[in-house]
Amino acid sequence: MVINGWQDVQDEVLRRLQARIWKPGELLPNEADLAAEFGCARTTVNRALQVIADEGLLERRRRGGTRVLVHPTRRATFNISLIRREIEQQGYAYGYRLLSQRHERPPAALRERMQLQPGIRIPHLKALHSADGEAFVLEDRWINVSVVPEAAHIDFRQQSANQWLVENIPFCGGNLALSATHATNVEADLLAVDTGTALFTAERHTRNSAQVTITNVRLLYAPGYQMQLEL
Amino acid sequence: MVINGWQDVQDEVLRRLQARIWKPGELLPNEADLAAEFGCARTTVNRALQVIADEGLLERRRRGGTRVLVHPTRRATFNISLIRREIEQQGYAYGYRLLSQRHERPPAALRERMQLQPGIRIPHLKALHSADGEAFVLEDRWINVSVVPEAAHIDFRQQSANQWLVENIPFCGGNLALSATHATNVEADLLAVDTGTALFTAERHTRNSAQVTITNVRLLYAPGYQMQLEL
DNA sequence: TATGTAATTATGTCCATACATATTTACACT
DNA sequence: AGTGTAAATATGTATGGACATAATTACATA
Repeated sequence: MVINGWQDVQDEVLRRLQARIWKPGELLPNEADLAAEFGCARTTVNRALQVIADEGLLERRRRGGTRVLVHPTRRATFNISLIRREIEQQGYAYGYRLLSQRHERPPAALRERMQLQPGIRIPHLKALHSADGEAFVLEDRWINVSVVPEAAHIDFRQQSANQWLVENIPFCGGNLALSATHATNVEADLLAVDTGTALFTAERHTRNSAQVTITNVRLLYAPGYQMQLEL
Repeated sequence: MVINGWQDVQDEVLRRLQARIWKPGELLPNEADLAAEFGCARTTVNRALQVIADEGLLERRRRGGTRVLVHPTRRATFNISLIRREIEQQGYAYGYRLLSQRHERPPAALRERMQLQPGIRIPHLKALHSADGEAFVLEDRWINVSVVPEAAHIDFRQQSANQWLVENIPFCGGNLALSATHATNVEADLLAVDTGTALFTAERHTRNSAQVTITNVRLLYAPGYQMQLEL
């Protein structure tokens, strides 16, 4: 067992966790002891353990030591890319059509998350993204014009809001809710499917650092779509 | 601008990215220069930049320097927990019922991913998880008995396969495919919904380190279920 | 017994330095 | 022009030492 870098330490620790040498709920030896055993510096052990803890397998607390988690809550990650890229990466021709662009009153719940005055009208867009001419995803988006004033005057016929926002709004947090919904008459028509068809649906809130919702988008994917996550 | 730890460096770099002081596609100053500017050690800058690069905002290459990514592909993370915990965390009473447990021939595609001989029979389970007595999710699982021989003789009436596997099989990689499907007659009956109802569906492959599929599970969630991801 | 304080301990992180490694650039040679 | 080799350069990472910080434990005091 020759340890060269922190990756080797990581591998060895993972091996011991797999082999149940350190069992769920148990405490690991402290970093100094492990460093002595592995013949490396404590910082090297520290790095390895921190990474493993980030992965969600260990719990580390000052003075409390490092403990093997009983329920290793695995984390799946999904890479969010532009719809355009997603389509083009699969080798299809990307198509985009703006269906409507109006200033409207947002639903109360959304208005609240955007911290807007009652009665205010904000940009509300509907658009269709297609792959090789086939409807791919229907986009229904609201944009908080008080956070992104420029958006009020942009013509989204040429450039999709999706792309414009990614390129012009600095990254920030948010959340994504996935579900299955039935296509309404209108939606079914636009996606060229039967009314009531099961549609994979993603609703995304994007917030700025002050936790104000910048944009809210609901994406209805055409049947057959699968979202792939790695874990 | 006083820099104290690597988090401060991270914050300052993020600020500059937000403020477009370093624009997409551009090269950042090298670590040594930044360290000099911030009045800290290069290792501190290194740590901050590595974290940001991990987040997917920067691209770092040896000798090539650190570049601002043009399409910052944001990453959404989903914490996978036991179904039992997911239900109990929402304050419901967890219920579990094994519907069937048989040894059957897996579909060809699955047999291949499990690297099994043709004709072999492996455990195939169906079970229903419920929340406060209401059907919550329908589980349909295959277990690769050549990787997990113990599984052949376990009685999954008491302990769900979900829980048994988590507790007995060391963590590993895999993937998760999310989609929307229509409930078949049988599924609709078990979930107490109408045939054809849109169901949020998760299909998960769990692999060991040798990339052999250990278990494959298809989860059909009752209507109304939403999967929440943070980004 | 209850409570406040100090000692202890394990992790968190900084620093300066050194060397490793990947990549590009420069340059000499053909 | 093409090719191979050496120099330069930015990141990757190990090290030992130091101090910070959180949390537990032990102990003294009321």
